[in-house]
Amino acid sequence: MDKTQENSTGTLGKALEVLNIVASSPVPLRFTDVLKLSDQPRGTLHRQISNLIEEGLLAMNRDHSYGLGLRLLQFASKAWSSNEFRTIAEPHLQILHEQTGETVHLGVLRGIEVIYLDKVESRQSVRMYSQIGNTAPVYCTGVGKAALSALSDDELNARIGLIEFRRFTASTLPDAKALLKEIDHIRVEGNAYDREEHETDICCVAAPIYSHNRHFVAGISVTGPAYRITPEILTSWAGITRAAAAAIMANMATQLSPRA
Amino acid sequence: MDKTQENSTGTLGKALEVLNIVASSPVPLRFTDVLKLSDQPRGTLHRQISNLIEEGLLAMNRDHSYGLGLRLLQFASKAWSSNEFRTIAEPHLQILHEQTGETVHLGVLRGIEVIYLDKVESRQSVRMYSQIGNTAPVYCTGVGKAALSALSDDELNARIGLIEFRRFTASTLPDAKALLKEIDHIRVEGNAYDREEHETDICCVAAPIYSHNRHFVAGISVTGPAYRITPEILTSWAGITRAAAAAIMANMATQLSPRA
DNA sequence: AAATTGCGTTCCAAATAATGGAACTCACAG
DNA sequence: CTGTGAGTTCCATTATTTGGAACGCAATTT
Repeated sequence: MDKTQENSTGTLGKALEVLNIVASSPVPLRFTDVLKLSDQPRGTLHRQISNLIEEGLLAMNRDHSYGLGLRLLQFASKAWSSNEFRTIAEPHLQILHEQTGETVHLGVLRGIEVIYLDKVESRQSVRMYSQIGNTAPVYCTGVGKAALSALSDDELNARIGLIEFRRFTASTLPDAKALLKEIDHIRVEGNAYDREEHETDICCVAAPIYSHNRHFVAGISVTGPAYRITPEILTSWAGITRAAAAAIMANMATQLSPRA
Repeated sequence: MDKTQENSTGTLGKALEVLNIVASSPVPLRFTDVLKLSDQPRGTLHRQISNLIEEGLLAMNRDHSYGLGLRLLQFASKAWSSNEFRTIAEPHLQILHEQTGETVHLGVLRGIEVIYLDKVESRQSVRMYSQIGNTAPVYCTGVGKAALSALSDDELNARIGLIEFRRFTASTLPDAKALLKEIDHIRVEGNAYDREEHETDICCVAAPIYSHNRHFVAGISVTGPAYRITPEILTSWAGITRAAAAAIMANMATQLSPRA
């Protein structure tokens, strides 16, 4: 009776934990590898994996290592194409892209991560799945900081408390204090910036998107290479980025949720 | 003790059944709608849904209808980018696209469906998730028929027995007999064709890809609009499509699975 | 060749989590 | 204000999951 906030989703939660272990590993894991990373006994883990494989969520490679199953793609395809928020935002991303000529991202806040829901770019050089569905830390992305700025102070503090700050580049915000200070700025200005805080040579300007009660917060951003996008250019896009966010929120109010 | 091949994945299977009900519906479902489609009592279903929501696999909209959760995107992103087969095939898709100038698809067989794993096209007009992860019936797609042709007769017959033939266009194969006949052709020729059998004005030429033991079968195809791609042009791509499939299989043999 | 080690797999009594009927709440309609 | 329908909560019963131990099989070591 001490296990600090036990998992309340029972069997499902345990299954997903296994899935997560496989998903999080950069290198394919074999049975014993998963066993070491989970804290489940062998028999149990074996049955869990068998079930996941039978359901198509996990796949066993020929060398007995595991990978994520194709059924996940099937679900995700549906999740993406039927997502109301994304559908509403889509034309606005397109417009913002035409206005700037740079890559536009749409991301939503989930815990202390940003999940990228969509992107629009001209040269489709990078493959799409390489971004959509990807997650990034809140504290070093434009979309993430914009989203945080839309939260109530209570929510904000609760989430920031969970962040483990890691330095990605020289300009990554180092701690909660720096992040809170920046969020104050964002709340006043209405825009968040990422100035090479996550990846060197990548900068962006972002604006928050939120529902009336702020249970749902997201962000939109325009991203480009730092050598081409000077701080001045970035600042000059702040207005249209906010405008895109505002337009999306206006559409949400009319098109989403008859009630609530 | 009569329930015809009971689900053996226990709780997980039940959870995924709920997820599937939500995923399969063209229109958002509310609690009672799901209740009617599942055969679970209210209390049980409610808890299952709660768990799925807590895990991020399901999301509740503000009008109490359900949609698939964003965590699925996260998993799918990983599943896609780390998929060995897709990685191996990718450069060959690219080459085939450059040779033909048309859209190239990669799909794998799962049961009696094809799951599209990747595509390459020039005008990135259609959004990517609109294809990748999508499924289509085996019997009316080039990739599907190519994949079937690689199966052993036993496997083939078992799967064809499960198909419910539905007419999509005037040229959709109407029944198992027609499909088996076509597969005989494909086995001889080495190529499958889809001549507007799934969608009007869309045709393609495909070739099968399979592992040594044929436990894994897939296909690659070149697709284009019928008004531009005459049957002669399509036929002229048969060779390079087979060549691409052969190249992928050669790479699989060397790069995949040290053992087995 | 025999013994050992590591890995994946199977089994079953005990522990635990899921079940499902009934009851409760709230919002809206008659 | 009563009735209906939708969503939610509760808890004794029931069914599933658990996890320790043992098995089979290769590859490696003695």
